[in-house]
Amino acid sequence: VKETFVDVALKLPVDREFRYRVPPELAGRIALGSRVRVPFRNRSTTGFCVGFADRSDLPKVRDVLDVLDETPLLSDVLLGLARWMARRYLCSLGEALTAVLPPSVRGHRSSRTERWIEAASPPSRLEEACDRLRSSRPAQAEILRLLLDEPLGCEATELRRRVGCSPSPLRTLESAGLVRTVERPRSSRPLSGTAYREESPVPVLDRNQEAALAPIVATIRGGESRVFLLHGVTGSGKTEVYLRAIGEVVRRGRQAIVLVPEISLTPQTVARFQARLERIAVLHSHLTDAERLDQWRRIREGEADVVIGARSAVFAPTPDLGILVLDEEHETSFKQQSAPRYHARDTAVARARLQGIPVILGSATPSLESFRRAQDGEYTLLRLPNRVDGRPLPPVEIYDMTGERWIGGKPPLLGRRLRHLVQAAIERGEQVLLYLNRRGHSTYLTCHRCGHVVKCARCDITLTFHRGRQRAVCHYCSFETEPPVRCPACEGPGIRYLGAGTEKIEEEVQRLFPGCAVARLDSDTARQRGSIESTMERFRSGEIQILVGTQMIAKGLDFPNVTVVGIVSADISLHLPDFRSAERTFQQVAQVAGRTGRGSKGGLVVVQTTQPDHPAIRHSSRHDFEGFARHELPFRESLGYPPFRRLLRVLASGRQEERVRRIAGDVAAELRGVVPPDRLLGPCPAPIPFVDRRYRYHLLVKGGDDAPFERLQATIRGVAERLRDVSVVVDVDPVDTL
DNA sequence: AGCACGCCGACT
DNA sequence: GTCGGCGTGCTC
Repeated sequence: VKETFVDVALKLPVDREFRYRVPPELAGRIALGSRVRVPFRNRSTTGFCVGFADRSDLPKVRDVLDVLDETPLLSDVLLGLARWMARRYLCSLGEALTAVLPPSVRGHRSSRTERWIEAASPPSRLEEACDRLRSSRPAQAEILRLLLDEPLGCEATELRRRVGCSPSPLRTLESAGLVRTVERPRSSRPLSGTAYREESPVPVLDRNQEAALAPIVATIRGGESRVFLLHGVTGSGKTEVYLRAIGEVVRRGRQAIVLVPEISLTPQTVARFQARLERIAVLHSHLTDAERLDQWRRIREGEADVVIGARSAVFAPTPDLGILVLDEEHETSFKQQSAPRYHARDTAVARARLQGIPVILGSATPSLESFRRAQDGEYTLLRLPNRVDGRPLPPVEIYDMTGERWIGGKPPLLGRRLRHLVQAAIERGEQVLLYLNRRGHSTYLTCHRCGHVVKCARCDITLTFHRGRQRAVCHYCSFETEPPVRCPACEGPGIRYLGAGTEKIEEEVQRLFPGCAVARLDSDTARQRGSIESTMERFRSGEIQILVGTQMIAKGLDFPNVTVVGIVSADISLHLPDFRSAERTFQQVAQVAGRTGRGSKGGLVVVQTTQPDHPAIRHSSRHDFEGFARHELPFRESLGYPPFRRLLRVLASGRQEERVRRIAGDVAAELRGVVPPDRLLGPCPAPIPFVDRRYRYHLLVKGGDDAPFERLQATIRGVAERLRDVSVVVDVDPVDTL
């Protein structure tokens, strides 16, 4: 084919590509996946070359202006994956590509080298100088401290940013011969963390792990694509199975990608992989754009055997990928909540199929979507029903809070049973974990006289009182205000602080167990960098006896001295107006319960609830995922919800309610021509109808094999563009419908 | 997404 | 008469 024309995908919500002529001076320099600068309207924009042609039917074809990448950023597989995403998630190819590729470097062709600062003296001398300069030259001391922590050195600009100093202390240190500056090519930046490698012994696999690993290894050897759902209870050694499978792939000179939820992407998780594997690249969310691109290039050059990262690492440009692993596959953070709204799990499966490689989806509480596919034989189910150490799963007690005696007109936060168990545990010198999936102090403020509830000025949401900050905060739009002293409605003086979050639990625990060391871990306390690690460390060392927290304490923690775990209220997630609320509740209880019983002292879990007979709670207390699935699946089937039907959600939002309602109605009217009536729900106000001063209306389309969503794209987009002050979001396979 | 074009109401 | 808001269509 004479490559005189190229098809270019632009980052526009337009479903088609544009064809440009390649001027002679650029001939041969554009490859599939290259970024190109093209004229568009009266401006110029960047797009991706996604195809070649030898002719154009259009009379007016314009010339490509420039090529940004001599070697393309995109492989065939990733381009194919972007095409799959565009079809599946109803976005343009250009939009899909912006998710697949890293954010481009500032000022396109950045310099090839960068300045690094490294130690020029042995650590003992640095240590000594650091102490000596601490009071008189704090900036210099800071720099030395940082270099002691980073034996590989640090890029000059980044170092100044982290220390927060001018270039002058660096100059002084350099002339003192303590540090030196080296010019390094960008590409020789060390892969993160490789310096801290600590070897750890390879454990022997138990019978179940062997049985799970065998078919995975067979698939790797056979070179086929297959999806494995690894259902292993907490502590059953799923990670060891991943490590063995990855080892098998790496030995063949191929690469592996490991996806974990953002909250699990902690130094502990990474260290676990580093202890056993070399050449690991870590893609965390707080890399700068330049760092991310750097990692990207090096992964593409084959310098990493294993890539660990959150959601977007599914697009890592490994040259010869051999396996994909997705841990905690049920986690909703794998779904991106902005365009393109892709699910990393389904995207990983699509990539594995494109590349002809296996993928392992692991979880103690699989999503019903994956479980059903495994039942249907589409995925291969592998079970790890026992813990590796031979210890039983901890007994879980359901504690009915309806029988509790109220104190001062309110139910107690901790019931009698939990109070007693916590007391006994701390007397024995053991540790306690208290979980509540709600941060803040009081979840609503209400007037004692008229019953008015204080709501956000911009949302239809009650404000949560945060005691640490002394502010009333909206958890949806982050609006903050002084907590009112008098009722905003009736001027009454008595504002009551009701509903409990982690802050109130912490306070209550301190009151009930005076003298006991209590700490709290949630996204409020985690704001300061390093505080998660330090709190974890203090808990590990036994300095903290009781740890109160949200989601953050529900994962990965593995401390043998934790003998009591309390789920303060399992009711919160149970009452969310979403069809997955039971599934969410089951997952939370099961995950938190897995944090105990890991040592010889055993452990006990107490689940406080007002609905002790609810199936999600009953089954989670028996660690019985399959039992829960057997109960929940017929309910989903009868209502036509996932996993039996796929879901598409159209959410319209805008400042003027009338217009929002109209657009939602127009979309529904158009869809009624294409979709059977029983497959269309709404339009109606969304369960949270007003957020950030915008009204929200939504409608749900239930899909099936006979009604692929792809055909609806043009229909919805046509209506969506009618009123531009109303935004219309199309969410394929939404993780919630709030 | 932007931006130009063209269509109807109320004003210097 | 025209200024301008709003809906529509197009971009190689």
